Amino acid sequence: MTRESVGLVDIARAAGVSRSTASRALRGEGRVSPETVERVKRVAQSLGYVPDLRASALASKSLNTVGIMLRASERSFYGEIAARIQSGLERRGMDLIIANGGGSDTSQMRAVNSLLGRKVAGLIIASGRASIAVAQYAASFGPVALVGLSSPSPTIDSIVIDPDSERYLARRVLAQGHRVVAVTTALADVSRTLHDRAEIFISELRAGGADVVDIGPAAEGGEAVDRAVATAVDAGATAIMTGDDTTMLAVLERLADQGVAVPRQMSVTGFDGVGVFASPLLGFTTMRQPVEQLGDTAVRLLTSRISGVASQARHLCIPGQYLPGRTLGSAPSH
Amino acid sequence: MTRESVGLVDIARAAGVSRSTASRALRGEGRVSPETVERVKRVAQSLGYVPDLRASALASKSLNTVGIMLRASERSFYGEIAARIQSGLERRGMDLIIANGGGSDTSQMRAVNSLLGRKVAGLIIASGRASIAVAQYAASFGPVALVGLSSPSPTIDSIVIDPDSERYLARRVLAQGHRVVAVTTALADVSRTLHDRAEIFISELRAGGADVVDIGPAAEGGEAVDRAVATAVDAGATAIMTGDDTTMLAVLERLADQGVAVPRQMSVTGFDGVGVFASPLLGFTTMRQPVEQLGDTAVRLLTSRISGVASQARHLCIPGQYLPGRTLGSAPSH
DNA sequence: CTGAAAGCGCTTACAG
DNA sequence: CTGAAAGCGCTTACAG
Repeated sequence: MTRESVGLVDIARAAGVSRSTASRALRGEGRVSPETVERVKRVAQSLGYVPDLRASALASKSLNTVGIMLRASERSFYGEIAARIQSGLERRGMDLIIANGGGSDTSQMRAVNSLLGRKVAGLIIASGRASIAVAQYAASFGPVALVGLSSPSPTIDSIVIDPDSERYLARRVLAQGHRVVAVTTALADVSRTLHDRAEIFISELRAGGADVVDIGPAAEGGEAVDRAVATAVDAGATAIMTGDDTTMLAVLERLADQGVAVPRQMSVTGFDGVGVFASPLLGFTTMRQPVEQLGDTAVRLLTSRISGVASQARHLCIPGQYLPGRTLGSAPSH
Repeated sequence: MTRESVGLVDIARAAGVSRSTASRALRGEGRVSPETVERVKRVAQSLGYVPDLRASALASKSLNTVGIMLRASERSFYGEIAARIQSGLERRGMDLIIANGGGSDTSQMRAVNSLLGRKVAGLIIASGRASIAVAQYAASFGPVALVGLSSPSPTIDSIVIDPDSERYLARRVLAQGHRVVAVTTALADVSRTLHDRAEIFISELRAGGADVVDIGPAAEGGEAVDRAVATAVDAGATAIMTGDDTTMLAVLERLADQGVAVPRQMSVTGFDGVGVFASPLLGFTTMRQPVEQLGDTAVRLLTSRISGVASQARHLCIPGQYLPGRTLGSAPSH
């Protein structure tokens, strides 16, 4: 920051040693006499020395900070993942740099480049909206792990919730007797995660004999939600499956505005089950993503690859947890 | 990352110019012939050159990245603030480094030092738990701005929600006829923000003629919540005022477990009103913090100070927005 | 308009 | 155990 920063030279001079010795003493590295170490550390302490991490990383070619590109830190799903990853890295003595990628390809490229420019040892991408192009670009520079997004490539590690979770949720809807089910969808270019999720819902629902109504990309919010809900109602759907909890809430609000009773007249399901959305009091029917394990696994995948224990790309998945809630009920009998 | 990184030398050689010229061409700085600029940029592009930001910052002594220490990125209040600050800085061409500080003093010091080590131009602290010591330590290195935490010092800028918001909320409770009100509190050492908030609630409630019951630090969750709720019930309170929405939700869940009807038997209020908690469908009675303005103002305060337009410290506050909800009702008439 | 040289704040062989 | 020197990848006066 602005104040005349005290550098290694200053503490070396004050301790009466060379910069080399000061450096070694501070890092407890190489053989330095105990007295010298003690003295140097004391001086550094009293002078309020804060080593320049950029310079030391540059000089040591160290590889101990990783970057994460987040879809949006204000979403609890991503915020939670970031927090988990941060503590996992901390335990391994590594640093984390976070960048919000936003929704568009260009803003994500900017974020990735900012991370790459800091010469991170590896990159974690946590964004359902990340495009294949962005992931592969990043991967051309080094280790990359995708979380919450299945890997588009045989060279990029990924960790996602088990697709059986989506199937299970769809079957719960079927089990309640719903035969006309609306599903929010998404273009693969916009959100591959939401797109794939909807596909699974749809095929499972159809396999169970239900009619499926594609009600479009409600995740954009605003009018998209209004349209989606209107389409579902018009089509005579008795249940709406959304791709994430935020969208579910928007749909529920819209239904309430229209005086549609949930779940008596319309059932609604969400996805993610993180933070508030997991509250049994609120009673949302959703699928809880295993955020803790997703974060931990992402760290494990990435660090193992950074330390050169490379191998073929691993594409892991972890089961979610069904939260029954009260927004899914039996289909109205007419 | 691991692959042999292409550096400025490489692109200089490939373009047939010196590193100086390559550097200037890439940054569009200094007078370089248009043809050279064009050629250098093309080469850089085709070689996938990503400049080392650490090296360039080191060499240019540039001051364009700021750090933010967050309480916890998984909380939507902080996640939202971080996102807002990031976009505000982006607009000014500045970078942001985020570090989660956690709840303890030592972990916050570690986070602050990691930020300081990256030689940020300034620091934003967004944590109700930040201690005066941490803030002042940071301030001894350069510009610091506090968000959501009133400044403990005449030299540190801060931006918080207007304390009138707390008073207003307390008056809404009084207006519903509550005469025995429970308030969750916090030790000033643990969370100055929650402590101060409780103080305001209490003095306003007392001024309005209510009996106040201190039910302790429910923000710690778990058993603390159980104890707090039990204390409130035992004392015959008809309303519980909590310091943040997460705590409010925990209290509501506990009340539901015990079969206490809200708001018929017990009213409950929250604070923050961010994300899901602001949903009218869920109907929480809370005070919405002006997160957007808090974030924008923090950026403004910090950048103005970084650019040397120093002055006396500014302690600003912005009004919140009352969200009526349905968890506050009139006091039971007995 | 362009290049050689010094320097940003560190670390790390290499000699003593 | 300790120091002088080279170097990490850039930028920026200073000369041409």
